[in-house]
Amino acid sequence: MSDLLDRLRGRGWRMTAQRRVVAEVLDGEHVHLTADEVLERATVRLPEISRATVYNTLGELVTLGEVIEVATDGRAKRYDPNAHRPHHHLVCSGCGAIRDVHPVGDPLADLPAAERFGFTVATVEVTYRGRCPDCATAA
Amino acid sequence: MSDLLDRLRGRGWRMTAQRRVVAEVLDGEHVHLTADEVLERATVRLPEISRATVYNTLGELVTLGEVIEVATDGRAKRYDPNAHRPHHHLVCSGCGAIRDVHPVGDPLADLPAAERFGFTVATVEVTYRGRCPDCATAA
DNA sequence: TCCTATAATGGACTGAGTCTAAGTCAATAC
DNA sequence: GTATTGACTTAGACTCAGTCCATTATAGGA
Repeated sequence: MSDLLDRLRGRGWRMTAQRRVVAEVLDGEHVHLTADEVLERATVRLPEISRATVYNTLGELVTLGEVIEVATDGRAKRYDPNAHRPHHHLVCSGCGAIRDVHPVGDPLADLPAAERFGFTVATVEVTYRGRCPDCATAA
Repeated sequence: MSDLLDRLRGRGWRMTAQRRVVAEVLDGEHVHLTADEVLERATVRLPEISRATVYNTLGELVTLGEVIEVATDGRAKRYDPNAHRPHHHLVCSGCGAIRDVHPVGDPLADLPAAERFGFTVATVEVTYRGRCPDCATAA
């Protein structure tokens, strides 16, 4: 369960109470939290933690590749701790809920060289949009 | 060139100077402008146009399906007037530039029913990320 | 234990976008 | 052509997510 903390320590991360709490919050619940939700949960364990620290720590985790940032169109970014299993996202346009999905096929291979405009293409994100069962009926 | 205006009129759009200018700005340059860039260009033709009107009008054009909103991760949304030819986007992680691309294959078909979690899936967005020639060398 | 670079704090600040209340005007009816 | 009216526009205040910065605290090595 503290695989994440071990990995971070192994990379020379200076381990502070704040960083530990943020990492634990992400590692503990495998859902997609916003920065504010992370702050909220972190505050329960460490009441004096500041918003800036949460943002800094999330940013570092993203840079280290331990966490993926998921931008959901207007709403706040969400942070996905499941960075080590490649996947894409299914987003509810009603409530913003996110599920991890694993489509077959490789969209990177589907982009012909002629369509790359000289870019060095590094990643693809596939976002499926629709309505979750709750929002579909509520519509 | 005023196909767009005709279509809008045909749908019962009340044609005001502001809406015409916004529609013309989008229709005129087939690039992906931010709301502020649209405002800037619209202001040249109609100095008293307000920010709120630009946002309202862009929102209506999106609702009508004449324009696509492209969220680019932290930066301001961009508006893509090329809504009638299905396509995806290639985004430069350096400068935010966007190109339209047309990958082969249909990612909607690549999402197995078992991975849909009861969602009614409506659309897929594929976003390729990389560095444009300028930003690749500048890095 | 001490030292110092690294991290945390909190509050001000920014940028993008939304909201609101009052004023304006396009399109229809007469 | 004029009156009417509900849709549209305006300016500016407001919100929300996120960043910045000067100051203070502390982890981890010497």
